[in-house]
Amino acid sequence: MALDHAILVSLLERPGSGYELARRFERSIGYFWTATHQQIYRVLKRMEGDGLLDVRDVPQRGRPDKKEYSVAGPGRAVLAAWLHEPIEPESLRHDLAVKIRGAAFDDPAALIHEVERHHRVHGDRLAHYLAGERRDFTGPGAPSPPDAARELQHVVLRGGIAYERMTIAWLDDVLATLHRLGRTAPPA
Amino acid sequence: MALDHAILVSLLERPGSGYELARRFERSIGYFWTATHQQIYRVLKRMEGDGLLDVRDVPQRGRPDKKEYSVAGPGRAVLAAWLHEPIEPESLRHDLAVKIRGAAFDDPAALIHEVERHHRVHGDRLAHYLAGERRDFTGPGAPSPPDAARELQHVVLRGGIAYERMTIAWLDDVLATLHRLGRTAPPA
DNA sequence: TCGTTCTATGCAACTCGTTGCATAGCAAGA
DNA sequence: TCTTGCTATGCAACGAGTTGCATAGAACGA
Repeated sequence: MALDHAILVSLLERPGSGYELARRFERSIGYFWTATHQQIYRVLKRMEGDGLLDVRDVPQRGRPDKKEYSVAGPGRAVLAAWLHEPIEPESLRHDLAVKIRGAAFDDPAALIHEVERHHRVHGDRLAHYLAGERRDFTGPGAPSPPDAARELQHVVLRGGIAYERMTIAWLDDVLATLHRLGRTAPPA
Repeated sequence: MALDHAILVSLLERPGSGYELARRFERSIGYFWTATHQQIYRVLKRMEGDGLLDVRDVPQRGRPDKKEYSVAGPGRAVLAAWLHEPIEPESLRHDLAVKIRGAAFDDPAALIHEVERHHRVHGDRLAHYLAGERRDFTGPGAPSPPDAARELQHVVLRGGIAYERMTIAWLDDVLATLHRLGRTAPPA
């Protein structure tokens, strides 16, 4: 149930509604954790029922009212307890790697367009991360000295940047390999 | 249902029992896809029922009999169809990144031991991958010229190696950040 | 001989995550 | 006015994945 913890962290960084959380999971938090709005609404409701979160109705002008959630004392305690527990080092779920190995039993060259598409997506993500880094951390408008929360957000973002750079370099390697196989071993 | 496809690829590379597949998912295939034996047995049964796999009972000496699965014609067709479909670029699920951002609301320095532990695990994985690469691809006993399947296995392994190297470098960055925060901003 | 470990397969229950659908207010433009 | 799109919340059903447990033959060492 790390989604619970990701929500607690996000709400500690800034209280917000389910809808706002869902959008954060498409952006900053979503760089390393994904969730759909249905999942978020369900978990928010459960956590509120368990007393981990406070809610308050916020009327809005020009748009529907929202429920703004914030972390209650017990929620903070739950997060602190989790922070002191060891967790399993992450393991990957990489569909594309399955496809690449599977391509040996089909036409390797047919994968080139798919890999190029992934290459573009990761290039876009990298550009997006770098823009965010300039805006929030290294650009002229970024506050200094930054506090612990910002420093930690920055080091996580640097991880995302390193991940995208590594992935792009690897996809170049994959493309070179597929091209080489296409030349030397045409498909049956 | 990419587990289905991962199983098809693994069985095309080499037929095997559910038990053997489960061990492969702790090793080579498991570098980029994980599955428990329960999941595997269940999926094997379903795929066999759907005619995607063939089974054959193999009596063994000194150990229990096993059921050896191999890919049937329709299974190959299902895999080929999947290979020609586009898939979503992968997204991460990185608990440790959640913890790192969460540490801002607790004691950042308390995370150091956990991060060091992950650092060691990734160092071990890297060493393991490099040993496998020497054994199967770059060492003196490795066959040359390699076929397409081996080339593709190798490029996926290089991806795993690049991932571990990137992760280790990032964890160094994280540790430096946590140490810095521990010095300049002692916990409340 | 007795407990442990490894091979080998499986059920049942549960939780997590996804997909499809539904509602509703308001804004903006055709 | 009518459609489209954005904000905002939610249900129901399904599928994927985890956890705990159970069985059983054989090897191996204490």
